[in-house]
Amino acid sequence: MARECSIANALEVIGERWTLLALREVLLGNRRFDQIVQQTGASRDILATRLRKLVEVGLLERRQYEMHPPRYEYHPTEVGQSLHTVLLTLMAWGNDHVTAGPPPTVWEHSCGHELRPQVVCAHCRQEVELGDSRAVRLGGRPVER
Amino acid sequence: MARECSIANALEVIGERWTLLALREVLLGNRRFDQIVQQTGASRDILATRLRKLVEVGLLERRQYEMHPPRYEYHPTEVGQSLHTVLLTLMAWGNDHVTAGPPPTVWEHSCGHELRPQVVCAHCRQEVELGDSRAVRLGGRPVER
DNA sequence: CGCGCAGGTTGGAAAACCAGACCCACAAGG
DNA sequence: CCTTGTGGGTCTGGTTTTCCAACCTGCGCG
Repeated sequence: MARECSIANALEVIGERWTLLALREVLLGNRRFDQIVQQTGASRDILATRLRKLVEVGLLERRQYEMHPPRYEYHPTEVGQSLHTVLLTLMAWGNDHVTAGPPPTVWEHSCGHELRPQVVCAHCRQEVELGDSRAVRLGGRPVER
Repeated sequence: MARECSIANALEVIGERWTLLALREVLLGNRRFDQIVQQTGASRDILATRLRKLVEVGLLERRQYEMHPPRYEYHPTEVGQSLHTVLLTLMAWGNDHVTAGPPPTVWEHSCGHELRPQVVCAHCRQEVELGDSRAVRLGGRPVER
């Protein structure tokens, strides 16, 4: 029925409430359950469920860092790390159009400057805007014009 | 309690289920209620609620395109159009890490080539990766090191 | 008149979410 | 030995969302 689409597919994995915020914390280096609970504001049971799912789908790895008593940390896998760009893009949009006042979070790039993320066409390296893009294939089928 | 953060703020606006898919349809040019219902697969009541909220927060505009009988279309505002980059980034991530097989949706850029969206640092124009980025300010406070 | 269509609204059942209490294993302090 | 504290959760009961299907409304059409 619904359109076949990678946005929908992605949301199956990371679209539930709190999932992206949990990932944000892990990518920031907060790897422990209680830290993630605190910084996200999610309730503990929901967070436990989300983390389990993220481990299942391979975005996080649950590592035991202490045997007695058993203690665990969540580490991002490579696929988990690749979500960084999605989070940055979302953050940039939030900074520009939702958050009032200055950006609460600021990143620095290894080039030495403040990181302002920009989405560009990999070919011509121009910034992408809706008006410059055209869908040529949708749900696996060519777009007739 | 929770960390002050534009990702969280953004998700307040577009983080609910079906919201992003509804926006995807509108940005693709499907502006009518029934089309959006069909293509997203959301139930009608939820979609009505989502669209109302999107109009309220200024991402969509509800335009009457016929007086008798009254008929409406949803158009993206400028802010709504600016979400295109977020959706593209999410789509790219889904293509790479979730969707099995070839990308269901393909875009072309005005430069004439297939649009593969990339996130770069606005200053040095290098592709951004987690390892090259460092948070220097979090929740409004400097990161001590 | 009866039908169809766009754009919703309504009601009831199912699923998700929430706060807070509880649990378990162990360590440290008294 | 007994108490307290900590990390990493689970359990409970109640509230809120979401889902599905059916219904409603205004009007054009045959």
